[in-house]
Amino acid sequence: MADGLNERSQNILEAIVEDYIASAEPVGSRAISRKHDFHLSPASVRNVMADLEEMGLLCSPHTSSGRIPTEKGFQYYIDTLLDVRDLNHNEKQNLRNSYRFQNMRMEDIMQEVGRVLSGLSQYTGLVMAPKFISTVFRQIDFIRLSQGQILMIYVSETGLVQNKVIEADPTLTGRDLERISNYLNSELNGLSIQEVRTKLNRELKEDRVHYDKLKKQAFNLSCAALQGEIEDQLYVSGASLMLEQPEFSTPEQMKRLVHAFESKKLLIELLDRGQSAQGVQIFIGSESSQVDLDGCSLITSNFSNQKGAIGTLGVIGPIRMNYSQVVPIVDFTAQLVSRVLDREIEKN
Amino acid sequence: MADGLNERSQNILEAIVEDYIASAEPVGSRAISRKHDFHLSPASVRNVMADLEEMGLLCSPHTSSGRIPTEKGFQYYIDTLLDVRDLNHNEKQNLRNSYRFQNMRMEDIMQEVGRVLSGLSQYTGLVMAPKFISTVFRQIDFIRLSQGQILMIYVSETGLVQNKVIEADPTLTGRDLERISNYLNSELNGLSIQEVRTKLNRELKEDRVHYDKLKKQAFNLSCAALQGEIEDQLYVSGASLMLEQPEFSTPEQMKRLVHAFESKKLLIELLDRGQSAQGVQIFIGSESSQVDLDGCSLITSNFSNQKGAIGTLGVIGPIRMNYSQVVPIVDFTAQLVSRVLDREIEKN
DNA sequence: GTTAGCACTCACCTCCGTTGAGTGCTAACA
DNA sequence: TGTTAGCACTCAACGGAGGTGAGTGCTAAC
Repeated sequence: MADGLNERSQNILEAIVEDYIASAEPVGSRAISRKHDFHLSPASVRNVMADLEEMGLLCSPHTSSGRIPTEKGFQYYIDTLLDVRDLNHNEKQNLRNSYRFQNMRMEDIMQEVGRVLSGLSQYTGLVMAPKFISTVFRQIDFIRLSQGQILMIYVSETGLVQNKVIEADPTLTGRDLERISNYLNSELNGLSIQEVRTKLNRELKEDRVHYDKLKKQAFNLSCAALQGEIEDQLYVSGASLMLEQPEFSTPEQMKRLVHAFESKKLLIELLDRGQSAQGVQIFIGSESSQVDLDGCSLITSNFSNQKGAIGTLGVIGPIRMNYSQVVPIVDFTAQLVSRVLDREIEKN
Repeated sequence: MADGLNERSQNILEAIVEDYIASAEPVGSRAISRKHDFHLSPASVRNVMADLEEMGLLCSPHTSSGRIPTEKGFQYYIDTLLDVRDLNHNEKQNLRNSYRFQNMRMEDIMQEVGRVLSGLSQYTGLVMAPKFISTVFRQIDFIRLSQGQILMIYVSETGLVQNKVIEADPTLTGRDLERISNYLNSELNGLSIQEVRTKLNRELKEDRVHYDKLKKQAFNLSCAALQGEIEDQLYVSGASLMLEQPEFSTPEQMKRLVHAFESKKLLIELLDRGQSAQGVQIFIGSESSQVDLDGCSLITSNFSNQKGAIGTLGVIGPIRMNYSQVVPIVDFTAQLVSRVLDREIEKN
């Protein structure tokens, strides 16, 4: 057997992990020997358990209690034992029907996805909207707010609206701004923000730009507007469901969790880690290296439209999470959202 | 004495409420007699306490414990005993300096206000952005997303950006949309949404509109865009601070609170109640009639710019809240935010 | 290699006595 | 008549003692 675990040990480990996932209680040898038909006595199971403990896959909270899987145990379970079956046609259809995407703004779509993810999993749903930098330019607008303050409104190909206040030449008139945005809209349409930035930098270096007042103003303004980073948008749904989990039942744990969910930066950082990967990713417990998220696991998947705007969605739950149930949900939802983002363009 | 309370009773009630606010523990007669120089023995204080209990202003959790104020007791304290002193120049300046409003989008301003309110009060800050319906029209934009789906972007006088996806005649071209928004922008600029709606209804009734294709399309589109309600935006800051309060220290209380903060509808409903009032308002405990917010008090004030866009901000805390500290903060912050909203226009 | 038997451990529960803060009542006092 | 000292009483909170039961490790027999 690979990994030095024979089949019996694997079966027993799997049984323990799954019992623990279901009950959140330490699992005893007697329970394993009875509920699963390995035809082994509790004593034999105990021998195997002792081996698994030796290897760091199990531990017991105290001498006379059953075993619970360690993080390493969960990791092994996920890497080796977990079989994630695909959803069948019916399940996919049900999942599809759970979502209501008609006539929704990007924000609403994100929120709806979080709501459904959390509702189905009974854990907490996370959705990070496509990053500004990964979006494709569709339209930009400038509105004078006050002396020297201009409100920039940016719309991406997928309908993501972002705005920002920038300081600018106070002598610019509304008419100027209109001409500038018309110019930029024709120049930048269809380019990714990455490409936009490259273009801006290139053009600004060229001398002739400095002789064309309109271009010069346009590029200065769009630099201020499009160069800086725009804060990521994160939607957290069903945080209170996490508080129902027995591992977070003490006031201290609850405070810790609520704090983690409140300061979205931690979560965004965590979700960012998986942005380059494809398919479903699982982060276990201390891997997150966020003290406040100790004891949590994260199942994420990226979604993206054909033009490359990338967002991330996922579910955060206790390490003792029902992976085999949640992974397919996250996976299929990501595919669904990707298609939803694309459909809005395709139909154009 | 008014209300059937003589001065001594009032003094003792005030002392009890303030001790309880500071300690969150039942207050005993001995403590009152010692800490405050009423020159009364504990026994005399007990007599007064018994009277106050009789009147429903105090109660004791059990026979042999001190007294805590009832909701009615707090109400009396707030109505009659609480003296809210204005902030002095220094304090105002400090508060002003706590806020960073430069180059901020409306969302950022709201978030910043929540952050500071919660930071200063050590309770939870609430900010509800000006309601769509109370804003003044500045600009509208239409962007085709897909066959028959149009993204509407609305900007108010104060720079509040709201967007919405609407279904519309699929034959409309980008050129049409541009002409429509130009037309609407010149027609509606400076009108409140209320006025816009009245105007739309009036014009749609007139026959001649139906012979002008542009106008007809424009009004149809803006009806879809501006008639429906747009969801209120509520910002909740420092929810985890509430979990530090001893009255919410049990897991059940925490779950309840987190749930209340998560489903923002309850809070919005609550904040809406004070929208017509002026100055600081205080809602105590069960007045909220929200089970999930049992045990909470809310201090709110509206802010508005000169054109009438009204939002609400406030602090939610335990009933045992430090009213004399928080009320002036909420009050002055509301004034500050009102001025910030206006300045953005004045400088135009 | 497997299993029955057995002594042992330890979290959890319940019972119970102690402690101390605080009360209500009564009688004495100014 | 209002104030106060004294006193018996109440009750939450704390902590220790004993019982229970699920589960373990070890050993010896199969």
